[in-house]
Amino acid sequence: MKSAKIAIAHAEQQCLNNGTKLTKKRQAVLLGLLKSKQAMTAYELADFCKQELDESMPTMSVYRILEFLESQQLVHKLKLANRFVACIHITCNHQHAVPQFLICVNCYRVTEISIKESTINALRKSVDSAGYTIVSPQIEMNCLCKACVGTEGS
Amino acid sequence: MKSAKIAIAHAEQQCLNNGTKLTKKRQAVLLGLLKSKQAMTAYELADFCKQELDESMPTMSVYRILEFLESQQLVHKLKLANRFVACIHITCNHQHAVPQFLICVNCYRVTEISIKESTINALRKSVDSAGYTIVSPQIEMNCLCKACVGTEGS
DNA sequence: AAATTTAATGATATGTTATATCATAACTTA
DNA sequence: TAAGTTATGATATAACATATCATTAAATTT
Repeated sequence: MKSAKIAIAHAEQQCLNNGTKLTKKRQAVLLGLLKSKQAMTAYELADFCKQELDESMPTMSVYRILEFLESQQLVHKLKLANRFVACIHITCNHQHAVPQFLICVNCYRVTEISIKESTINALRKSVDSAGYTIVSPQIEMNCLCKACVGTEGS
Repeated sequence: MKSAKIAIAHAEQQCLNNGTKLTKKRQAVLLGLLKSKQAMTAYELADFCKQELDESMPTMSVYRILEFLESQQLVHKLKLANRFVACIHITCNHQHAVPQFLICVNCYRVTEISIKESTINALRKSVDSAGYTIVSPQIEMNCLCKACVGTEGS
């Protein structure tokens, strides 16, 4: 996985720019997400670090580290699935748009796309007129991916 | 709460139409949701039934009953909040549009609105072009309600 | 370099949400 | 009323998440 290494390097630099550090443990958790094709739970990430990387990794640390990685915009939490994914824009430098996450309810494969300005504006407008204020604009939708759309019983 | 009684009567009829029954226990859970201004957890609903209605109500039953009520389109599960709300369209007879839920992250007040056709079509289109298929089209957004927007620390 | 401070991680306990499973009760239909 | 079906009870446990205090490591100051 060369691309994971590149992503980690970018992430490291991004942390330095923010005055924070991407420690070895934090790298390990991020690597788990980068290597996975699916969104992962904190417990799965702890297992990954313990088994594949032979590191001690209490679940509590994973949660802490995920929180840190989110604060650095390196990771997204998917509340619909109680799972986490690496941000696809890790290696970009531009500002992130409002993300829309398509989550396969069967296999937890996730695709992150950017919502069109006009769509997010329409959503914002309806939220405003209902008297609410959006926090963390991020849309998550339960879907089926191509591979799972026929196979729903698995 | 007269309106709750009316809603229950509608729900009862709707079940009959579907060949199912709104039992006393199921009514109790639905009533809990109808009387609450906020989305509720299954455990809170169990407490409501036990305390306010003086019924035995194991949590397991609440989960089963909520599943039933969802199948009858009387209740929505909010995955973003792990909570449940009564459908605002209980007393309507028309077909429901795609709902958008505005969930106050502070107090769990929920407003259910209908998404504009054009907006949901735009979302569908972006999902399609990413190779996914929407299941249960329902948009949930974390927001702050009017009352909580200043008070975020509570 | 030693002392002090701050940041990061470890360890343990517990809280919260949800499911699995088997037993029992109630209602339906023959 | 017996058999079958539907609904509920009871218990255990799984899955996800947070609180708290202790310890270690790194950075900063002297």
